[in-house]
Amino acid sequence: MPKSSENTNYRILVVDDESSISDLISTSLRFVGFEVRTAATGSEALTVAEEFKPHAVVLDVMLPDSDGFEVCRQLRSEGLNIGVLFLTAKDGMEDKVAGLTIGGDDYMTKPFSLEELVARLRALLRRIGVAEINTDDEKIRFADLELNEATHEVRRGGILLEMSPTEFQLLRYLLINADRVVSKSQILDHVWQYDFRGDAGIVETYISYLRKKIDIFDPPLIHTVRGVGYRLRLPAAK
Amino acid sequence: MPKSSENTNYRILVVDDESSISDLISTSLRFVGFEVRTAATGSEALTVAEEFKPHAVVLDVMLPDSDGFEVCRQLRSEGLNIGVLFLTAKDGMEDKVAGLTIGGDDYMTKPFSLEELVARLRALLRRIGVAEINTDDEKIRFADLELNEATHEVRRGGILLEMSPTEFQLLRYLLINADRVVSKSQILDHVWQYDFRGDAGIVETYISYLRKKIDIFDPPLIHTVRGVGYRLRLPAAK
DNA sequence: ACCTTTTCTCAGCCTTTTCTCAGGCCGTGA
DNA sequence: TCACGGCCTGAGAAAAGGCTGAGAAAAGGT
Repeated sequence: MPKSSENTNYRILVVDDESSISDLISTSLRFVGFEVRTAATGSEALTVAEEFKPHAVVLDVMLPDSDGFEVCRQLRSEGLNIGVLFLTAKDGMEDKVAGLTIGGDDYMTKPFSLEELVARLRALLRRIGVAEINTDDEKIRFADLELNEATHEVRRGGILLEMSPTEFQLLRYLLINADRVVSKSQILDHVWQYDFRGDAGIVETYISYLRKKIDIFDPPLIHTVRGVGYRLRLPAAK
Repeated sequence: MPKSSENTNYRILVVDDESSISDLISTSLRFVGFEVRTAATGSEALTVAEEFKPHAVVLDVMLPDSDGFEVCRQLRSEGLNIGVLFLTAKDGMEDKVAGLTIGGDDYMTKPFSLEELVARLRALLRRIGVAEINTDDEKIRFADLELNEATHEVRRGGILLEMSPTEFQLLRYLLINADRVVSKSQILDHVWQYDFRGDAGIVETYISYLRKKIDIFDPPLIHTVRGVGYRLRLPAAK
């Protein structure tokens, strides 16, 4: 996954007490070009936030010393225009969290896919107006392919194509990495939930699904790079 | 939820001693484009108001040092043309409040839905004449659907449709976000009262109710985006 | 206090989606 | 040209998501 320069200069604070999770997240975010700091507790989060001045916070609801809501409140009360992306286990707390996703905020239940995390974080930054620079109207394009995040529509040559949620995410991942080879395990890591224990063969299945939808048109855009992965490209660019 | 620039330049003072509530409110209001300050007590409210010069005040009736009415009186005695939206617990005080909401003022009982809060605040600003600029004729339209905020009427193709309060609010939320996908939890956060702890399945039920009222006409406007949410759209957009 | 409307829960049913698997195809290197 | 490993894809089972009717509970009106 490329460091897209568009994310540069956005500072994200990741707050989670499980280091495996916060490492996973921060590595991903750094890789797509964000500047990242982490904190393991609520009080640490507040301290770090004060000097780091993040644009957004990825915040686990369950923290050793306090809960995410409280941390969020305190961050806000410091007058910072901060977006918050809550993380919560799928344990019924979801409903409670839901009530706090007003404004530009959002939440995701664990486990999630990294691709979705990044997508939501970008959407969040866009919504809270930090990412004014990023005026791409929530559409990603490649050749005559167009993916619209706001309407969740995918078109090729203007023709609307139906996509299941996973197909949509896979396509988005390919589009973001257009012209670049992405391996099956990269895809698995980003599009599927991080605790997916199944076979990487599922990627082949979904690539096949995608081809049946977008590559029945000419020219084909999804190309297999044998032994390496897949690549979205125009034949001319060969 | 779009940040509508139309609210820009309106200053709102939120007065409530429960920080969770005032955070909730101020986050929402900021997000829809208001400039917001908060105060936790009556005296703080007066101090802040003096220099902040808000166009309207969202005012909890129950305050630690005095009551909302007193604060309101003092604000008015300073000659400010301020609209007041009282907040009150559902405890019988409602009647008393009702009697005191003279002029353009209004009141709501806690808990309320954020969508309604914003709607009432806009109506209030309109009434007290601060928001002259905002001459959007209090109607939201999409295709042959028309929702009138002032009269609380909904029409499709000119035909009047009966709506329960929740149905009305849900439809308004969908209309405001016409053509964009809104998730069930977003809907829940904005249309339902902020303390709603029930299942998101209720949204499905109400979507079903709405469909039976507005989508018995052709073409259907409410579309399900499986795994994501709902979207108001014309089939022509296909 | 009674009746009506509205809100909310729940369960059954149906559709779509996800995932696994296996047989066959194809490119590559020997 | 053969054999092997990687890749493709159809079939189908299992799971998830979503729709709606029925009815209980709560709110509202008279």
